[in-house]
Amino acid sequence: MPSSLISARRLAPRPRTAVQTRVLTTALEMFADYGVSATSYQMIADALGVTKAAIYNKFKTKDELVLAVAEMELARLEDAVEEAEGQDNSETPARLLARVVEHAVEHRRAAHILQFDPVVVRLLSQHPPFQQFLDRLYAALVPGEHEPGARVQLAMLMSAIGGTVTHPLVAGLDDDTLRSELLDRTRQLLDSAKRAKGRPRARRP
Amino acid sequence: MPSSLISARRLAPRPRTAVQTRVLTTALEMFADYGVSATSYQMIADALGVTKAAIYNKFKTKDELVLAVAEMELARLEDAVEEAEGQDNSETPARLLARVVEHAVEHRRAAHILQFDPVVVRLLSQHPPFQQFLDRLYAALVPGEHEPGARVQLAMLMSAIGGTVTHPLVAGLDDDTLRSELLDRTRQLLDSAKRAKGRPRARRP
DNA sequence: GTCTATAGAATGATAGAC
DNA sequence: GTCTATCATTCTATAGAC
Repeated sequence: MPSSLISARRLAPRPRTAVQTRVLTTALEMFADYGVSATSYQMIADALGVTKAAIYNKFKTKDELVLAVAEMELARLEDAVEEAEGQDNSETPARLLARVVEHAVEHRRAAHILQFDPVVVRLLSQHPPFQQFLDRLYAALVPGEHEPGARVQLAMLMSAIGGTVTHPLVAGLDDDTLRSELLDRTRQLLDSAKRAKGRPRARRP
Repeated sequence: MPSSLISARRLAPRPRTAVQTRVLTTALEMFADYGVSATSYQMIADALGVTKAAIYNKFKTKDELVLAVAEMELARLEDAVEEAEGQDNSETPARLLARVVEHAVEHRRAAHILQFDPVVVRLLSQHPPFQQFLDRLYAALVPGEHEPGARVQLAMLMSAIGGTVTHPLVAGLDDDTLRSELLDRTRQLLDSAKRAKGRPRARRP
């Protein structure tokens, strides 16, 4: 597997000014609070203490703003994926999983929005670079062909990580506890496939 | 545990006319497609071939409409929870889990919205009957006190179920395959707690 | 119950002064 | 780069005729 070719496709590496980053961070907070669709330029501008025209000067449309937020957060995972593609031994998936979980716990709200906000999901599904990045992430997490069982496994992993970190039940848990527990149980999910691969599932009903 | 007392609190049992149900079903479809916040009365009315005033006659506010949709879908799980509360033996959680998974697979889009749409989540969190119902569901799935480990486990279970059924990776899977795979792996998640309970997690860092 | 019509507010987005 | 001001559109919600 020529990792140099794969690594070549980077996720939009365009740099941001400090002011732009402040807008993106504030927008992310409000997206998490109200959902993307219910968050207006006016609300973000008020939170920043500027007018919405000032924000339009930096992000010409709402889609562009949302994509920039998504890009900023997904980019944090890119190093982890590239590292995984560079190694490619039997412990690679577990190490990548740990980094994904860590990222999700540290950026709980962002992880949730990226996975579940209807607007973000629709936008990302329409942008090939994001889809390609997700494909790389999936391939590094669960190598090999993706038969139905592996697809369910991957979908469960991603949903469990993105959904758990903002679930009301864990709102009171500190990051260390949450990361430790979440990592333990997602590891089980990741390992279960290898065991189930050879033998036809035989469970007494 | 006096199950008769618990069963007494029912989730808003108010009946709906056929026309109301048609509105709720259409609304649910559009909520799934665009998100609740981005779905307007106008859009629902157009999809139904009526005017929005006709819908306002049945649901006086958008919040009321959203709550009615959520209520309609959550009510489908109520029988399963009551049955679980009535039995209360060691196999009860697994049986309840099976019914939750079945429901989620059969109503993929509804399950996803109930768990993740920002508007729905906010509304449900403000309505005690829904929270009480969720508490009952959680208690029946994982009996006993809910220390951090159990909370993460429950959050993962619910997130994995609600998130997986609409995940792009499983969009092509038929209901039977998805249910079977999802049930297998959620059972592992449910069982893992019992094993982890006695021993203090000792993993080499 | 459903329609037409509309009120009043907010939205995304732009023009032009400073 | 940020402001004021505005446009066209859409939104939730209501009034009143049929």
